[in-house]
Amino acid sequence: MPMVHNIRRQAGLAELAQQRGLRLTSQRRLIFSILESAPTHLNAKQILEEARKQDPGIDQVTVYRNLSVMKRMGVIDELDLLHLRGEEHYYEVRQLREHCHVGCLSCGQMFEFVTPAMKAINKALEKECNYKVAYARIEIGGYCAKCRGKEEQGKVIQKGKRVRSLTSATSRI
Amino acid sequence: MPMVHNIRRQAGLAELAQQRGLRLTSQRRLIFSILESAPTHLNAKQILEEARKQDPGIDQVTVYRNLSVMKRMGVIDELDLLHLRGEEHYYEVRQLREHCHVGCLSCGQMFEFVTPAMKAINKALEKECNYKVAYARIEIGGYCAKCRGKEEQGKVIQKGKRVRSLTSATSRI
DNA sequence: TCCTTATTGCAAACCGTTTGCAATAATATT
DNA sequence: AATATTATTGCAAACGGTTTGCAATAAGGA
Repeated sequence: MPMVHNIRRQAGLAELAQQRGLRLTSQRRLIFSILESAPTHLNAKQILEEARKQDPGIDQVTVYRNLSVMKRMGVIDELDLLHLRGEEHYYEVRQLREHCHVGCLSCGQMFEFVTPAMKAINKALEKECNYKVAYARIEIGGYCAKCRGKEEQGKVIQKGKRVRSLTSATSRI
Repeated sequence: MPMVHNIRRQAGLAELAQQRGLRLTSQRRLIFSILESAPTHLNAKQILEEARKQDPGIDQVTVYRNLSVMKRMGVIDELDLLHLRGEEHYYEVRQLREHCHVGCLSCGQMFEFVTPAMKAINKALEKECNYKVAYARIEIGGYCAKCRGKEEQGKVIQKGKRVRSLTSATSRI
């Protein structure tokens, strides 16, 4: 996972920080740069792990606090990914283009999807309810083509799912 | 909060239960009927509280386990409500009509919104990605007309938000 | 360079949720 | 209707992600 710095975005972080009296610590920069260059959405633990490669002394609480700050600054977004992977939260740098997060309930694979219909929802809401949309979170669960192919007759069971009894509170979704 | 039984839905629960070798215990019925007649989305704690009014001996673990079972049966849906209220999960009986959950980032008020654009997203996804949508969760954060009116010059701060320092990990969103 | 205070790291707490297990009770079987 | 089977319950304890208190540190303005 190469740590490529995105100049424009880093600058944005600095400006925003200054505006609000926030300080640009090495830890804050590091955490942001990890999120920026991450190929997938990461959770706090993963971010910590990655951060420790460059700053072994960094603490998880610093990660949590910075995620919280950036979230409030609107620099990053927090996702649940339909709890397909677990109960933790996942993070991504806020994208210019609104997108949905789609996950396969069978294999757990997630991907992003862009469609104009997303904006249509916001428009409708603003028009019909006089509501000013700040952000929309769309998470969709379904079955990808590959998994539907495999599903010959049996029920599709989520990969890696631990099923002891139907009452066990173990599995997700 | 009157416990009105919805015959059709209860029957549905019974059928579904039987199909899957699940048993219709008094606790399971009770929890379902609470969700059915709830005026808002409830979290596990609230459901337990409500359930104890009719069955003081019921345990929270029973609530959790049943929510998990019903979730897997597709009888109820689990929501995060954008974490506007907290990190817990909220539940609702699965609706026939797909709807979005919209919340005001200022006053925290939540409401449901129905628009054909929602189905358009699913259609696009099925067509463009050969994906079979099982369910979509749309959660939107924004500012209601009332709060936008109040926002004369200052920043809108979420009601009840505890803010000590900008770094405090206390506030939501 | 000094001062103010935002931020950090550590340890411990917190809270929603899950698990192990023996007792109980809902269904299927006889 | 009686019995056998096993899903479900309640209790107590654990779990895991996240948050808090606090003293030490360091960023950014004066």
